[in-house]
Amino acid sequence: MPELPEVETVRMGLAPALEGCLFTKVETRRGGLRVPFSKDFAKRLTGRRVLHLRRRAKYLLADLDSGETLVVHLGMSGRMAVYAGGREQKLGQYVYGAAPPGAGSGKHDHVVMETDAPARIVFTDHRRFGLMTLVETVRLDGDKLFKDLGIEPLSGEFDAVWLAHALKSKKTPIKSALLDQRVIAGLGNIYACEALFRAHISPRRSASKVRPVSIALLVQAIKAVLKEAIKAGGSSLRDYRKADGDLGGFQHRFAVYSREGEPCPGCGGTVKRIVQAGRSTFHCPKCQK
DNA sequence: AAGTAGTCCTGAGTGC
DNA sequence: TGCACTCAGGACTACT
Repeated sequence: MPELPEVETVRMGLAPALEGCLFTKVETRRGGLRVPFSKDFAKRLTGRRVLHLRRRAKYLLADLDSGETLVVHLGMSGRMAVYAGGREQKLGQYVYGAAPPGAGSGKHDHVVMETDAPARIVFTDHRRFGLMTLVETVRLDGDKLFKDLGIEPLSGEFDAVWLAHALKSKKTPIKSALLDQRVIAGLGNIYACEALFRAHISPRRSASKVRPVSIALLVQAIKAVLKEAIKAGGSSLRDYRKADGDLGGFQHRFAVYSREGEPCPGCGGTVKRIVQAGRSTFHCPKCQK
């Protein structure tokens, strides 16, 4: 799925098309994403204006003038495409093309939203691990989707002291701890692997046994890799696209992720793949101790 | 309590 | 060309 950098890239792409705009028409095409649409979902969105588009962890949050927030999670394969009504139109830094015939009527197009910009926004998710729901804005933090989420890794509060404290009692491998959204919210498989490589930490090392000096390196590595990925427009593997349909570019800069058998950019050794908690981990056993 | 399999779903890639 | 099999960026649930 889109991890934090991909969601942030989509947010930046969508913001100019959504903020201040009013939903004139909303259609849901298939009932079942991860959470079924409530039956009045489309009705509660229609006629509402988007005040602000923000991100929490891997969730996109569109605050509406009705006091509700549209919550979007892209799952593993979710995509938000923007088509600006009928003609090419510059919205902020993004140029969106006209909607091609049939845009929004694809097999896996689940939600089609028209705005008064005018623009058409299509939520596509062939694996249906994504989610779209409405939550009362004031109750968002206490909602079950959000109440256990951990720290934002790009926030100022996320530092070595914080992380050392969070990992102190965790015996799970550091790689698994980094994927735990209750610890750090927004980190996923790609950037957990890349950050551990940059910090020279073995993914197998018990989280509580990572030394303070390494924890400081890890915090720096997480922040750096996320920032670089956002700057590159995220990573495109199979499904991910930016809101304007372009590919992200960070996948060309992976040091270890998806590079099993290839040379390690640090020592020239071989990148290995192991499985931890059912997920692939890529690492260099020589560089990462 | 904490950690780890299994599960949801579909498509892409690989090997025979 | 086609079939069988494996794997995928996430996260919830039910086990141990």
